[in-house]
Amino acid sequence: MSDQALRVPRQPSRPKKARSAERKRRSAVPANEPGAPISLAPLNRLAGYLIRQAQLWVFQDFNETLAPLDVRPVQFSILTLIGENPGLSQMALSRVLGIVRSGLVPLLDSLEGRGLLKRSASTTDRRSHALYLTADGRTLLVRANALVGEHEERLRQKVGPSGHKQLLKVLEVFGRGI
Amino acid sequence: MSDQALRVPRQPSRPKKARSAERKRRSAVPANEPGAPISLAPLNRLAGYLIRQAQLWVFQDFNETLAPLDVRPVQFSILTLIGENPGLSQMALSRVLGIVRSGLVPLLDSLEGRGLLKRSASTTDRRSHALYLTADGRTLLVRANALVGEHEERLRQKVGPSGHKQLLKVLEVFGRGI
DNA sequence: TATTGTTATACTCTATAACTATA
DNA sequence: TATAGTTATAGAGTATAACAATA
Repeated sequence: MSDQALRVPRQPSRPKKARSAERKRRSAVPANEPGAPISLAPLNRLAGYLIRQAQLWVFQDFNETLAPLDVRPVQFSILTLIGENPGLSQMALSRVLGIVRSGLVPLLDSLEGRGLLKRSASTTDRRSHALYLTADGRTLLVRANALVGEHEERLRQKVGPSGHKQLLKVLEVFGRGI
Repeated sequence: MSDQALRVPRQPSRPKKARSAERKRRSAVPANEPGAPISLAPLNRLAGYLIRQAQLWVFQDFNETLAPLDVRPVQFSILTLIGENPGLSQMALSRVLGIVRSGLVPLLDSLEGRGLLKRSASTTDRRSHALYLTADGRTLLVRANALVGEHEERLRQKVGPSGHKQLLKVLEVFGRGI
C-alpha cells in the first residue's frame, strides 16, 4: 500500500464520455423529505430478496467471526471438503463448489502458500493433483470449526431455534450432495 | 471485442513469483478414485451454507428469468425502491441497499442511460439528486414484476408451498424495513 | 466542518479462451 | 481428440480516498 510506483492504472469499466451524456437536463421536482421513512414492502414479500439479505448477513457475520483466522467462506468450504475427502482432485472440487476450474487456482495457491494444504501428484493420473490438508491445515480447520459454531449459534439466535430448524429442513434441497 | 489495441493489460492480482514457490515438491500419495462420491455432510448441516447455496440458485434463476429485460437483482431493487419512494436521494438509496454511495453511481448511470430513471434536482438541497422513474421505467417495472412473479413461483415449487411460507416468516428478520 | 455526488483506484469473484501435459 | 491444471484476460461487485459543490 506504500509503493505507488509499482501500480498500473486499470482500464475503467465504462467509457468516460458516456457518463456526461447520461445526466444532461435536470428539472426541479419536489423530492421526498430526507428523514422520511422508506418503503421496502414489495421487496420484503419476495422470498428471493429475503434469502439474499440473509446471505449478506451470514457472510458479514462469518467474516467478522473468522477474521482472527483470516478464513473466507469459500476457503472454509475448500478446507472442509478436502478434510472430508482427502486426495480430492481440483476438477472434482471445482464441480462441487460450482466454481470453474480456472477460478480455483488462485484460491488453492493462497491456501497452499499459507501451508494449509498441499497439491500432491496423483498416482492414477499424472495430469491431476490430489489435494490434502497439511498438519497446519487440520489444526486451523479445528479452530475454524469452533468459530463457525459460534457464528451458527448467532444465526440461530437471529432466527430463533425453531426458525433455524426450519431453515435446515426447507433449504436442504439446495445442498449439493453428490 | 475486436479492437485489441485499445486494451490496457491489467495488473495481476497476485505477484507471479509467489506461485512457483507455492508448488514445489509433490510426493506421490494415493488419491481418491475419480468417480468416488464426495462427502458434503459437514457443510450441509450449516444453515449459513444452505442459505448461500439457496441464494446462488435464486440469482441464477432470477437472471435467467429476467434476461429478456436485461435486469439484474440489484437493478430490480433500485427500480422498485424508486417506484415506491419517488424523489429518493442517492444517499438514502445507498443506505437501504447496503451499497456505498460511490458504488451506486455506475448503477444509476446505466439505468439513467437506458432511460428508465432520471436524476432531478432536489428542491431542498442542491447537493442531492431526487430519483424518479421515467414512463419507460414504470413500464419496464410492470413487466419485470410479472417475470419476478414467475421466478418466485419457481422458488415456491423448489421448496414447497409450506416451505415458502416458512421462509417468508423465518427470514423476515433480515428484511430491512426502515 | 460536514455531507452529497463523483472520480479514481484497487481487490475479489466470476467467466472464457488458449496453452501445456497428459490421457 | 479429450481432459486437468494453468495463464491471461475481461467484466461485475465492492471498498476506500479524495475532490467539488453545497450545507
